[in-house]
Amino acid sequence: MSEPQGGDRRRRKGLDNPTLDDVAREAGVSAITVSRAIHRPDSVREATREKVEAAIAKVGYVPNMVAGTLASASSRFIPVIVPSLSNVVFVEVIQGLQAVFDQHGYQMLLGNTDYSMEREEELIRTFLGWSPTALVTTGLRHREGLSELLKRFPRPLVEIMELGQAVDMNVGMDHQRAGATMADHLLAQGYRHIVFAGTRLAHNYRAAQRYEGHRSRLVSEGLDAPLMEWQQDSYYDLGGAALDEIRRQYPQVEAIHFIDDVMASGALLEAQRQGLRVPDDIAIAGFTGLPFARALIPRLTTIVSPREAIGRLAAHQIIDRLEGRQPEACIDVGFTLQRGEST
Amino acid sequence: MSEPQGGDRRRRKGLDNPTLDDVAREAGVSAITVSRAIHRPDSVREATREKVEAAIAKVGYVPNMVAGTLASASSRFIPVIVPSLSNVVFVEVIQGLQAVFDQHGYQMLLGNTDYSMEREEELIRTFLGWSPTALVTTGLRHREGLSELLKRFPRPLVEIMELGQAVDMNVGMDHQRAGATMADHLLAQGYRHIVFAGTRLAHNYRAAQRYEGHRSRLVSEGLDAPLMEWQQDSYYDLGGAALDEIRRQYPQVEAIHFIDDVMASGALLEAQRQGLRVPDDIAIAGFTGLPFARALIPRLTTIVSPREAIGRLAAHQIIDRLEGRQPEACIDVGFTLQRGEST
DNA sequence: GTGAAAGCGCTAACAT
DNA sequence: ATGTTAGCGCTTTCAC
Repeated sequence: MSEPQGGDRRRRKGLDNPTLDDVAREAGVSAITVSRAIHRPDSVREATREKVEAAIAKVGYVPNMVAGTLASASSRFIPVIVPSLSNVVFVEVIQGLQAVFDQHGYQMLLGNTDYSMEREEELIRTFLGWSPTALVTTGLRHREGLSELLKRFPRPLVEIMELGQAVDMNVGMDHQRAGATMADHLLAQGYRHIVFAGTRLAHNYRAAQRYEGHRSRLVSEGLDAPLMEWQQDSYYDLGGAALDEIRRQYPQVEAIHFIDDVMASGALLEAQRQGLRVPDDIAIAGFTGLPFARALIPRLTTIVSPREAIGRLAAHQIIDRLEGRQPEACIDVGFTLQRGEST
Repeated sequence: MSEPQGGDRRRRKGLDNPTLDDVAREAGVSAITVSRAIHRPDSVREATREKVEAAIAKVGYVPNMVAGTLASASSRFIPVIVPSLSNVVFVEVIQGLQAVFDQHGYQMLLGNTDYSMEREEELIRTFLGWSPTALVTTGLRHREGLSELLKRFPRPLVEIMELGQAVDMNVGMDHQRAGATMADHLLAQGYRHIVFAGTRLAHNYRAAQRYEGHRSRLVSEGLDAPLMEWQQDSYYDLGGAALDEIRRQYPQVEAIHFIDDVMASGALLEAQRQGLRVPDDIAIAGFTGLPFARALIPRLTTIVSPREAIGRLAAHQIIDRLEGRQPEACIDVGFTLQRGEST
């Protein structure tokens, strides 16, 4: 007989979950009706919707997002690439992004480059395979091949943290200006022997820009702008150690401009432990505006950047674009010099 | 003519990227050969692999992970559910997880419940639609329906932070014992009027367990175990405010056992600001073991939990299981009382 | 308001 | 070592 021999080919693999068809059979409608009842409840009759809902509950249906994404060629994934999670700054940015994405039903895919551009490219290439709705990445500099790829990405793309020539949209602040602002403050306080203390500046472009801003101000005053650099991640204890090393190497040092509040706080506390008066014996400045830096005694002078706002704004740029509005392409979130008593 | 009228149905939508077939055509092989050249390079001839690689580069192929996942019924996604990202503890756990997952090519999907069990269920139900390879969630208590769902999840599942009756695997510590340990320490130091200061204990079950351990010790010494609670998230400034409120309400208070190091540090710094001597006028204890708490003067007495280790261990349990090994089902990471001078 | 058919891009299973 | 075939479970398109 010409009967097709399609016996009971069992499912190939997988979790063997109920599918849309199972629900449809149970509800006595077609699969597409179930799909509509789920996604656009208004497009089906009330009675149908109720039947479908009952059937879903009965069979324990969980929609297969993978199949849906493949069919519609659009996931609700938004990859977010950051250089580090050890740095609170990025955690706060992520919080801002996540709060907004959550609200709109998008799922963040977190990627951590550890300040490596190769890793950034690798991550983004993988993420592109997930049909992402949009993309968020840190900084404006990328490997050449990646820049090309990004230019061709036909969906919202936000480069965060820095300001400048972006591929698509951009939220951030001017780090060079921030460094210059702090240098100006220290100069205005009368300090002349000022050391900049940083970590891994070759990897951390934004910190390098802050140093550059700092340096240009000191140089234009005819001063030296010595830099002390460590090849490890910023850390409290490192701040304390840095204080010692700097004072040994530059005995005349009056003020230290640290790469961030973590190192600055470590140095401030170490200074107290050694009986040094801050700022009389040594002035200390940070960057970031971490909450506890403002709780220290003396309070740390620092530059506050609106980190969670960067996340929120980036997310809103994306949502706006997706919903057909015209968000601003480049947002400067600015920064504030927060004076404590440490300078 | 009976010629099928299948003209040039253009692509329906999407990014219009090159597909496996495009690469295959370019390389003069079949699609499956390209797939193999990508995923199991050893299974094709060297010459073939090179042709394929050239073709991939030429057409700019980016694998479609969604299609691959649908076909193989297994993504490389591992959802991770945490109650908060504002709490550093969870950020560190996530770092531990991510480091290990990254190494093995798994992608974390981050979910934030904001301490809501309803939200937890919602998140997990969505994540299940992504054919996850495994699942990590926080705590042992879930909504009833969710517990059932989790029991039926046929892949590695780790419940982190607490210890107890887990669905599958479990990594964490005994919070009740931690609270009792700190209470014992304070009693041993001779304090008798001890207040526990916490936030949102109804939501934060682990903190509530610590209070319970604390309380049971004081009560068994015939002492009161007053609790002061605030309905907002723990924060530095809240620690300072708490110090004042507690001293107003319990003028005899000798020691405060805080829910975490953030509040404890805030209180410690506020005490200094007010000229109170720590620990002579007021002793202060925390929980978590944050790095800066050890940098304060006096150093904060606290309980250190190995947070990143929790993440790493959970990830390794999953990887081990996936690779056919038999990981330990329940890992107690323990904790350490870290004595500072604040008690 | 509902349904039938086609196909998203890939991989598993079974050839050869 | 490579190819053929048949889906994975859903959404799109088009028809009624």
